[in-house]
Amino acid sequence: MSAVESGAGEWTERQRDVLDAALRLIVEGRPLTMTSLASAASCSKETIYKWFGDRAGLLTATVRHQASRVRGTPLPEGRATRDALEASLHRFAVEWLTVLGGQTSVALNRLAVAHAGTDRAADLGAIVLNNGPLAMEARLVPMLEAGRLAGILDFDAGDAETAARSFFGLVVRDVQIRLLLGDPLSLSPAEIERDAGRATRQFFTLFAGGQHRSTGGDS
Amino acid sequence: MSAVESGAGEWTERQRDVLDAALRLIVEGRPLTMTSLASAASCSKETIYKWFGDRAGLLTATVRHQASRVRGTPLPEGRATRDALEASLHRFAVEWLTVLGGQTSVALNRLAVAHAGTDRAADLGAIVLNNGPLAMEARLVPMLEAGRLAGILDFDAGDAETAARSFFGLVVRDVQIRLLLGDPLSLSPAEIERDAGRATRQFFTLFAGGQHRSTGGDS
DNA sequence: AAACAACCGTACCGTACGTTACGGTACGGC
DNA sequence: GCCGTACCGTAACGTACGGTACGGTTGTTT
Repeated sequence: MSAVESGAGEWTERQRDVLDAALRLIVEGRPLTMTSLASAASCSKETIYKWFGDRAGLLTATVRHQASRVRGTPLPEGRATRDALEASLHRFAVEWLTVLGGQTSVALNRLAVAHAGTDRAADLGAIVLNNGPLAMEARLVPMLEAGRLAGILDFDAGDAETAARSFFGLVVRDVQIRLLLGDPLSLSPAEIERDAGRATRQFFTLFAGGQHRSTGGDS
Repeated sequence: MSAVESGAGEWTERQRDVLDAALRLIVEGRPLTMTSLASAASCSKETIYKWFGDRAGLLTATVRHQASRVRGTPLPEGRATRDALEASLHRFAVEWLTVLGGQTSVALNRLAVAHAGTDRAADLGAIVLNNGPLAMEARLVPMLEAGRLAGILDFDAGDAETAARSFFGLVVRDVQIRLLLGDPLSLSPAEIERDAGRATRQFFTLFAGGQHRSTGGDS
């Protein structure tokens, strides 16, 4: 409880080293115990407890630490044209699939999913959620809304979130859950490129302006 | 090692009671320890070990036990018409979202995801995978292929799996991962019905025969 | 009735791990 | 030189839990 407690502040370089070591243990599948972390980071357990309080605090700090550097590349906010929007969506999909397929994402999502079922204290699930699907939506919605206002996309006002979630589905499909369940999925850059292209094309088929009725209606 | 060992066989009614008790513990978020299970199921730990070998065996038996009764409703294999196929896909989507949103599915997927990261012995991930996304695909592909042969759907031969996974994405979107991460998503029957309808309509927009070029090509 | 099997309940063992305590070292301030 | 602070390394404590052993009860067979 020196400089930061649980919220926004940053960590010392040395503290960040320890968090990176914890991350490395998680990603490499080795058990993350206080002893193993102390050994891996060449620090003492007492120090870890002093810095992070307890194991839950350590885990949240680790997840936050990783989340703090996954901010995607800022999207170019130029004049919206069909080609520019398509390129942005494509790049977005590539970036997203690349992140999802990475060892770090898989490991952290596993950790968060596991703890979402048991613990009540450490809200790892909420952290990952906010830096995962919800962050993607938050970045996507303004793009789609701009596309709608420019007449490139066609969906009802206020349905940008729905469209964003459909795009998510077209991009991710069953890839993430299969990876989390241990499916040895490959996801080479070439495949990611191809899948991103397919998803983007499908998205424009669904939501391109002026080609068909809105898909947001009820049955 | 009386009647069954680890593979296909069934369990005694009493044994199934124990597995159900284990399932109940998992679903209700209470810790599943051998002692707690013995207490909850009113049986002795020694009996549990005799029946299921060890904890890993118990978990796999539990997951298998649940998986053995989630077989979806058999799809009507009549003459393929556009309306019949749409109705089948719609029903499929409703069923799938209902299962995914259930406490049991969330709890078991969490368990399997957690173990996919650590254990090497118990392949819970593989079991859930085979009874989850892969089972859905296996049921979906013949339907889509029949639709393609009847001229209702349009995708390249052999791309039924790709189409099925796109359908999966349109139906599930980010719902499953958000649920697994603890997002308090509601998923009322009305919402499921609406989402299934939207996904089915979107799928036909993408893959209806003779309306546009195939979307399966490369860039 | 005796023998046996299946099972329950519980005491017990070994170990892994979170957490704490403590001795030892390096360093800046006075 | 001395004190306080920060840290390392490690021993020690308490607990939870997987796994085992054993006595007691019930039901079945001979």
